Amino acid sequence: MTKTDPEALQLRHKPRTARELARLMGVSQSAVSRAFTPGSSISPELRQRILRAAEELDYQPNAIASMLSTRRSNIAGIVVSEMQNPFYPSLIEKLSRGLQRVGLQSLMFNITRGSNIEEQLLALRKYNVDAVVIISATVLSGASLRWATEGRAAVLVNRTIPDLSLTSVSCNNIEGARAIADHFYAIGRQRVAYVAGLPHTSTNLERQNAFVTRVAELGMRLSHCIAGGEYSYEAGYRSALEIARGEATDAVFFANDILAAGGMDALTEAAGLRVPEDIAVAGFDDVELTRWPHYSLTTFSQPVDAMVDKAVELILGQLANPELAPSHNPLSGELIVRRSTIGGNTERLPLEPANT
Amino acid sequence: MTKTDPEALQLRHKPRTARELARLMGVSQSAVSRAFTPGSSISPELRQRILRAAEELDYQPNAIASMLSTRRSNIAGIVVSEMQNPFYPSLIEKLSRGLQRVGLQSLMFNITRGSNIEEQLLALRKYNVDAVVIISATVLSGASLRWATEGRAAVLVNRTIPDLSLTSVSCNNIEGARAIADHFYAIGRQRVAYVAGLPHTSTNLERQNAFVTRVAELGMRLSHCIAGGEYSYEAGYRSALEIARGEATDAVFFANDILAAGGMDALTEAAGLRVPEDIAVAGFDDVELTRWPHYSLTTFSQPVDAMVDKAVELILGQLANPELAPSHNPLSGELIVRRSTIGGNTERLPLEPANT
DNA sequence: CGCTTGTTTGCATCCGTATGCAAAGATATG
DNA sequence: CATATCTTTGCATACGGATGCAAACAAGCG
Repeated sequence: MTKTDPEALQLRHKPRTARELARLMGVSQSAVSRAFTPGSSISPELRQRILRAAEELDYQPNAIASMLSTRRSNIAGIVVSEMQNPFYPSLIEKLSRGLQRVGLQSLMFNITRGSNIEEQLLALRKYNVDAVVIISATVLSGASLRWATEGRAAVLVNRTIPDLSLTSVSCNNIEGARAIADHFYAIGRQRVAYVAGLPHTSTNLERQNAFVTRVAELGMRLSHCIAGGEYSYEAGYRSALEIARGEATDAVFFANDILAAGGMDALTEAAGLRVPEDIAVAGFDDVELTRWPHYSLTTFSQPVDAMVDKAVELILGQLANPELAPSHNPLSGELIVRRSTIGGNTERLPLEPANT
Repeated sequence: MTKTDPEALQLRHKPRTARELARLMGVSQSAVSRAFTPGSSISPELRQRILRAAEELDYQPNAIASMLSTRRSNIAGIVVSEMQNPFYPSLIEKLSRGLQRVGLQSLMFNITRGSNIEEQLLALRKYNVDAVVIISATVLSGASLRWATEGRAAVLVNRTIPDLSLTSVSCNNIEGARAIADHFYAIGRQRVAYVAGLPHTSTNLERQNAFVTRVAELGMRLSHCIAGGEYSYEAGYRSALEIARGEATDAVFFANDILAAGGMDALTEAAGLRVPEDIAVAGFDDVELTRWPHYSLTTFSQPVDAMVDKAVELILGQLANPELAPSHNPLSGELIVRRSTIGGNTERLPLEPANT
């Protein structure tokens, strides 16, 4: 037994590989590897000795080499676009933390109009990510999605693919849109409008269909159904002006909060209407600005934490069993009623605490 | 010469390694490797033949293996926090695109109160990132920064370390704060206030010092200098209320736009003041909401594109020459004057186009 | 034509870790 | 105490691509 004196170790240069550390300690490289591999066959004593020496000498296993050996990268690719919508940064942050908790580092892939999508998806495969989380509502066709995710765990978050070929997690948009319609009805509105976001996205389609359907069921009149075209303040602003100029309307459901913010400003400041007295406004997502006193926006809160947990769970499931059948997983959200639909004391201007 | 019939290739199973592809084509594995390595010694004909076959057969070099071989990961770690400030998502997006343009994939490391910072920094080293970009204004001490970036290219963006031990790129906060002070002076304000963001951050300190100094130089009175405590809407809101209750003030410089937004809402809606007639408001960053008609906020625009370009350039420089001395690189921004300081036609409510 | 110089190509080996297998050691059983 | 069983350790090799070196080949020159 070559029990090496710790003092002596200090003197030599830092070991950069398991082999070097092993030589210094008089053990085999396998032992070092096993010390760092939970559940591998090694005695607790030796493991402790190695780990302590490793810490002492500032040695860390080379993740790249270990990826090559195990053919597991422990990396999850997060495919993102529309970072300008504040809903996403917080989702991504939570997601990346959730993935980290189960040992997956997040590699971000920004898909934008400017970037070369093909190349991005190629990178996804080149880097051998074990899992892919797709948050981008847009841009990617089902076919390229399937290609990009072929042979690895994959989850769509906040979007779905109708044919159920890929697992998805989302807020229950249908429930949400119905809740908004019900709320409009409950506060006595009769002529309601919908302002759409990005066309052809599942979020938008689900919200629109559910809302329109529910509005009809409740016997309210759908005065406008406007294609905002994108989820932006400007689109909301423009759409609201259109509504203000057109058929009388006493409540508007914007497909998300950013649209609603733009819409509200247009209605109050450009069109001179009072919210909610003349016209009620609701959004979707419950991003931070909905809590700002100026907006105090009624909205449907996406269960972000639950969505993240579910997404991580689904990924772990797929990693454990690659044959797992895809599933859609809509999660319940919550209607948050604020002054933009029910009015209230504007004097006190309660400043709601953040809930991050 | 074993010129293989393309048709025949089709029949076999897809090659997953260079060796397999090589065998299929009757060339050596080295040849395949060289075909994918720009500047390596291989005839144009053979390279073409191999690349075409690779495309045909959907073969791609394994990035992990190549990292191990070359000890270059072609990955840049981006250390981030405060994603809730909309300034950062857009910066990150541009940065990640800029890095991609030079062949670096971005690996995101979220540093937040909740997450285990040590572990994150460890991961930075484990994954052998070639370069580190640190955007997080907070949390990290100079010592841990140096440890995390030891032996690799590193750039701080939007923060600096006084001792010049790490290269940094930032907006020229001093120029910006002076410009705001000059502007307040130019529009005839005399009693001005400063609302700070995160204490101890270089952004905040530079802006505060420069502003306070310039205010004195111009003979204006600094009526308040409030510690907002963080860069948030709430902090701005609270600070503004304090100002409204305290010594008379006719202009406020908030350390960033989010603070300013909260402050403006507090001043107009809670304190009943008119902006800019009673009190002018300015922010810093030029995030999207400054263009919203409701805010139309005078601000100092950070040269994000230039900062990204510079950061990428500095990283390339360090990669080419690891001995490169660290440098600070403040870049000039631009004062953007809007209604929050000069007033103007509120009727037309011009909706400025986005400039992304 | 013989020799030099330059270009292509393949061979062999290395990058740093993981792991199947067998040897060695420890513990239990009869 | 000998043998069977289980645990711990080391050896050897694989993961997939990069690259120094030498062989093979082509071109240039006197």
